[in-house]
Amino acid sequence: MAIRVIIFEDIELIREYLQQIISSCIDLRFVAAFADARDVIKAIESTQPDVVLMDIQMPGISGIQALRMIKERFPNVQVLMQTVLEDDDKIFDAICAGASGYLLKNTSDEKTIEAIKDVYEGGVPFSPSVARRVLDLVKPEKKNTDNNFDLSKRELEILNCLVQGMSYKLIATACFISIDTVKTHIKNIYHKLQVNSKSEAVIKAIKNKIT
Amino acid sequence: MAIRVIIFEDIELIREYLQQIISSCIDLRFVAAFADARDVIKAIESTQPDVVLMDIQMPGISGIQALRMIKERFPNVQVLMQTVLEDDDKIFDAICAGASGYLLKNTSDEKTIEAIKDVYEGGVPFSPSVARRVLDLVKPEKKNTDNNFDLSKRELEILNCLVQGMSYKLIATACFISIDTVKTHIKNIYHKLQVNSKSEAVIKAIKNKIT
DNA sequence: CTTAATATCACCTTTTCGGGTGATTCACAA
DNA sequence: TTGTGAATCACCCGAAAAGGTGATATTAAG
Repeated sequence: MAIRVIIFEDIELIREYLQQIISSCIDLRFVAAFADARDVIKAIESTQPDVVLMDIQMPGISGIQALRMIKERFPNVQVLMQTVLEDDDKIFDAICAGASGYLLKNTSDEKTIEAIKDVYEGGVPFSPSVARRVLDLVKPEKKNTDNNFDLSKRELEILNCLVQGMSYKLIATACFISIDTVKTHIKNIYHKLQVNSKSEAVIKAIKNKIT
Repeated sequence: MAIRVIIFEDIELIREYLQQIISSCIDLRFVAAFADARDVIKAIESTQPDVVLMDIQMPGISGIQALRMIKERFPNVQVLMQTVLEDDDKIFDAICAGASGYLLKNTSDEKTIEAIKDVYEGGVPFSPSVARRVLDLVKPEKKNTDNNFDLSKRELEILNCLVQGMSYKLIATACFISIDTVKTHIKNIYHKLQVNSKSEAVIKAIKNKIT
């Protein structure tokens, strides 16, 4: 059975072009095209698509908003985002909103068709440059490892207490030591982290993921 | 010119199978295969590959370590990771280490060839299920939005100062207001955030990404 | 065995914070 | 017009935190 495809795209030329591409493929079935996403829910209900081709920049409701609405009510409908710009934030928003794929508009006809089939089969097609950006978004997370600042076991323990928001007194009882000892440890922690207040230490600990 | 490909794979059967797949394609040129990654740098130097097919689990040096070493000295060499397991951590590590793609071993011959060509051209091929996982890794980041806790403009400004690790006095001079005003604002912030110390406020601000 | 690092505790001082109360100005909305 | 919320400032008090000095016990490494 052919994959049912609908299009949201405000520019008539592109809309008709996409329609042609889809119609030319035997495995795909062009069902409808819309110039804006105002009645996106109604449109989905009446056309029952398998895959939606969605332009990101549209008048009225943005493609990402529309995507969100679609995913909320029809989580099984696969949405393939299309854009001319490679805007990191937009890409990120689209992914968070549940986009099944992200194509740049310079994608070739064959690749576009392939991408539609791909999302239908559970794939996640991304234009190469977009995929790179996504990876770059993920990467930075795990960079700051092995930043222990030479903290001892006890110091790490106490620093963790600080990150929980605990006061000196609380830490003392939690660690079964006197409050003066807590102070001493914290002083040493401050020296090692090169800070001089509780909140600075907390900030540094969180940002450097010290555990 | 054919794309030069080398293989790191400890299992002989798979190694030879991959070699066959690559050799069968006119656009690819099988150059060498290695059963382990101990001399990975030497191997790259002597074979000058465009694309490396790297198994993740190998005796001695792991594929991810090898990947890291390759990327450090030969950042232009594209490395395509292969694995049987879809282990989130491994996937994540591989991405952070600079993998250009990530294939599961049940990938078809044609898809494998396509993936090799794809990385060579700057693409980022991922097996569908791996791509989904990558997206899931990215997603959670932007969940906590619209958590402004009804903070006013000024309060947000001052909270940001707190997150910078500033003392009341510093904030006062930075914002051109008296220290007592700073205090008042911070008291109000504490009420709204339901905390009662600077570090708690800082923690809550960072974790909820209040800006 | 000796040294260095770690962990423990005590005492002291000054500064910063947290909490409370109260007041004025301004702008925007009911 | 009368609130209401935001922003501003002041004063007070006690608790918490920061910073310094010094001391002791244990342990691990040289």
